[in-house]
Amino acid sequence: MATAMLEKNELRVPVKCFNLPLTLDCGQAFRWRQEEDGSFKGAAFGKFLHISQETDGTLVFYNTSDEEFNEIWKHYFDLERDYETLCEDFCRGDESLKTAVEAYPGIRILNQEPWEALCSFIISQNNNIPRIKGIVERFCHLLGDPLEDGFYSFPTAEKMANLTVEDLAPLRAGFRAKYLLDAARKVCDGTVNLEALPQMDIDEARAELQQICGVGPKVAECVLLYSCGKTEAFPKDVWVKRILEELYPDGLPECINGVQGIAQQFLFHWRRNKDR
DNA sequence: AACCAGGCGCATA
DNA sequence: TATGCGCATGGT
Repeated sequence: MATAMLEKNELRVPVKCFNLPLTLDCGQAFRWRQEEDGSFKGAAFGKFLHISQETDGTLVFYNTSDEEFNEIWKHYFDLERDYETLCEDFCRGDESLKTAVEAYPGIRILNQEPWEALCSFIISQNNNIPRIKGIVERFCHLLGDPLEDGFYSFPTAEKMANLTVEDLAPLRAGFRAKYLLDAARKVCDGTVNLEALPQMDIDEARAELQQICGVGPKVAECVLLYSCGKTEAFPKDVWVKRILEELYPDGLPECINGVQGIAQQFLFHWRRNKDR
């Protein structure tokens, strides 16, 4: 981990193996917006963030205290993990993976809030990225608290638990609205314990999440991978299913054991961008 | 067990 | 400008 230096309201953090736009726009988070100058604005854990990346890779956090960086953003951007070694292992172990990693170096798995990831991936089902972003944005605007620059905090489960599908009509989330409400109610009444997920055995965590109506295997895997540190979670969307058929009909390579989810993100992005 | 609802962005006609 | 396609889940 590189050391952070504070200078003129800018916290500069040298990093390796990190591509900011790729990481924020590869279908794992839906609330980051790119500015004209290439920097990004967004919010997580109730905090607004303005961040950019310099050509040498250094991350620049604007108006961010050391404390906030250490408590929130260091883990959010998965900066404790050694992606250099990880990617070397991928490249050595499998030719297809090597192609994907070399085509899109710097993709990282974010550690989002479980509640936000749960809602985001419920919304993502049977849906495309532009529309997911629109629904999530309207959701935060309708029920979140204002932060800065027109960004809002993610709505809490408590605030939603007593709402009706009619209340959520402005989201235009369609049949997914009732799933969001079921999630909110089960989180509030303790049926589903999100805080316990990271420490749970993965199969136990899968079962915990799938108690929610509208959460099947795909949505559960996404929540576990993108917010609970379960790098072995392996969401299979249409693109990943194609990859499995085309490249790995006899099973996944050994070099990704335990970190299949991270490998999946490289393969997903590579396959999705291949035919165009 | 196969098939459709649900909404909307997108590719193709 | 119109038309059909895709999508994760639950319900029929």
